[in-house]
Amino acid sequence: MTLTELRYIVAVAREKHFGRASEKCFVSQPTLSVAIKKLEDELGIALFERGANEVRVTEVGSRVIEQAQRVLEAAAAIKHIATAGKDDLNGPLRFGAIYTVGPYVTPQLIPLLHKRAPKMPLLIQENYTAKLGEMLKNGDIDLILLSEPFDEPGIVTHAVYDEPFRVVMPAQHAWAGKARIAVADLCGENLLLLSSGNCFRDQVLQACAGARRAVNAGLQQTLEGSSLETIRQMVASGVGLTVLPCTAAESRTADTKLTAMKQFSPPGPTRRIALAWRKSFPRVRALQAVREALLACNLPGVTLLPKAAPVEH
Amino acid sequence: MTLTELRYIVAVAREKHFGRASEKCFVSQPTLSVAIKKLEDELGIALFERGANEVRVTEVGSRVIEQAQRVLEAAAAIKHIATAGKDDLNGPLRFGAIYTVGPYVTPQLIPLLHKRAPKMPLLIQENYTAKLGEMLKNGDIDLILLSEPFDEPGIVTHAVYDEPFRVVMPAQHAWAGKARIAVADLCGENLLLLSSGNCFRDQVLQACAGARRAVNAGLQQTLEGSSLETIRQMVASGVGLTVLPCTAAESRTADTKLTAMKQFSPPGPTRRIALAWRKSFPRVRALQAVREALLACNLPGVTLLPKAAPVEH
DNA sequence: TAAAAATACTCCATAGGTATTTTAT
DNA sequence: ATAAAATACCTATGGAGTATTTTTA
Repeated sequence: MTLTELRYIVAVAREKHFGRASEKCFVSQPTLSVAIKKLEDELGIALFERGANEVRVTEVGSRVIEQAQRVLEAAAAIKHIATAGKDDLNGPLRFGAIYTVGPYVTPQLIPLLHKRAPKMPLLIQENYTAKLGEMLKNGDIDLILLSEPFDEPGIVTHAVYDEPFRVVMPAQHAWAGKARIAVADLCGENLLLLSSGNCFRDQVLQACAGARRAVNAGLQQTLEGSSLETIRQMVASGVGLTVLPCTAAESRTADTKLTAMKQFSPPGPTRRIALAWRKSFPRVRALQAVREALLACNLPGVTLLPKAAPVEH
Repeated sequence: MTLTELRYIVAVAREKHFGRASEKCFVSQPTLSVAIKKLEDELGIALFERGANEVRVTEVGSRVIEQAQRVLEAAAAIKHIATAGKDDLNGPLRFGAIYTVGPYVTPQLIPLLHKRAPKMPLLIQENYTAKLGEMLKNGDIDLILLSEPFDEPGIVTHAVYDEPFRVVMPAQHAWAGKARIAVADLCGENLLLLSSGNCFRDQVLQACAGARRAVNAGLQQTLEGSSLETIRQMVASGVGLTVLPCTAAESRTADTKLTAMKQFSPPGPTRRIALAWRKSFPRVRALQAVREALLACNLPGVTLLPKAAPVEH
């Protein structure tokens, strides 16, 4: 049984005439006759009664043809689905961001992307780099925004912007008068850090390599699993100082009077934020749209990388 | 797009592996790969993301495959319909009988046929020979039971039984003592007849050719469109006498005391009752079953013709 | 290196065409 | 005699095979 044969019997049932039906199907009359005979043989039943001057549909025939129409309709629906699906910017995109990026980017990203791709809702998840990477390879999400490096086989990364780190300290801190902070200065300070598992924690530690007292064991316990916002609150309450990515540091709202923010003396520590997706992911234009929307976000202090090229690993 | 291709994509979606899917489809892996690529090209979308160690279904892909399953289910239903339809004795049979036969045969026919073909309900219509013949050629009914002759092109007739005519008269009629009636005796009598259009009327007239007073014009008017039962009532009320087919004559119930029934002296007039169907009608076993059921009816006075052969015209 | 899908090619089944015959009115 | 479907026969597309290459983890 083929879809073509089903089209033929539906046509004959409609026209009640092999010749006219064959025209409607754009084939010759013998082609139609042979095909229908083949189907009748396969099904083991007569679909039509051939009279000299008229073709009649048999009892079973009418039921078969009715069902054949349903098959053809369902098959046509596939084409419609495919046509709609040709647009990369149609259908949801499952998007993940690491904890230290998501809250400071997605609020701006969503409206900008909605303008570019109104039929592509973002399904957003936040998590650790490791977990997001696993989900990406698993096919549970399509795209992640994270901090480099992220060299995984089968994954493409594409840098979007460089983000400098900032020092955030209590407003009454001794450094309040300073214009810039040197990394080495951090050595003598009580530095508040995220719990382990956050890549940003490791990046800060690496930047401050040699700063002996940077890790305060007691403090780490209390911060387990918590967020940059919690750390900022603690700084405001005078517990110590911290280093934040500038998008987080600049997004101070209520505590502007309790904390002070300082840049590092150049070249200060920096992280590179990139998009990552499976090399095989086919909705290329969807990826482009997200990247463009990200570059259009007005993120304070970052250096956009519009000319960066995607990298396969 | 072919049903085979749809089977392939459903298999790959299930197995998430081209090799295993090809085994399930009993084809080689390249065959499957090529077919799926062809479908993807035709639809203009990627259905699968091919990774080195895993196959993933794309967003559109999952919707296409869901729809493909519906198509395949609908196609499978066609096979089920066909399988059920292979049985000629399955599905309704549209059956017609002329007015002067139907009422005396179908009550017995229905239960006998139901035993032989429980899944074949009879859809019964009664009408004149001409109207039934038209409907038969039109394909509105499948089979008719009528009185010969019925020579129509493309129609097959098959005699079932011969039915002698009977004289029915008021119980107090002068002929009450007679054993048999001669056709010629009818000449002097007031003979009640069906309205024109009934073949039985013509048959009686033909049998009584020469009986001048047989046709009573006034009476005919009042009987226009009425039935043998009406005539029987009139006989019972003493208006005149009539000739009935024996199945009708024998089916007296309430009026046994008001009318008397007599046979003709042999060879009396007779009609041959036959089945008729389109030569192209394919449910041959259904026709057989009806004929067998008819022969099994215990019709009083008729001569069964079990050995008669069907005749094409 | 190993596993999996894609590619190259070959072959044959069959869908489709044209010409003709059969059938039925 | 005419109209319509069936049949015969031919062609070419493409579905399916085997062998091989490419890809990627």
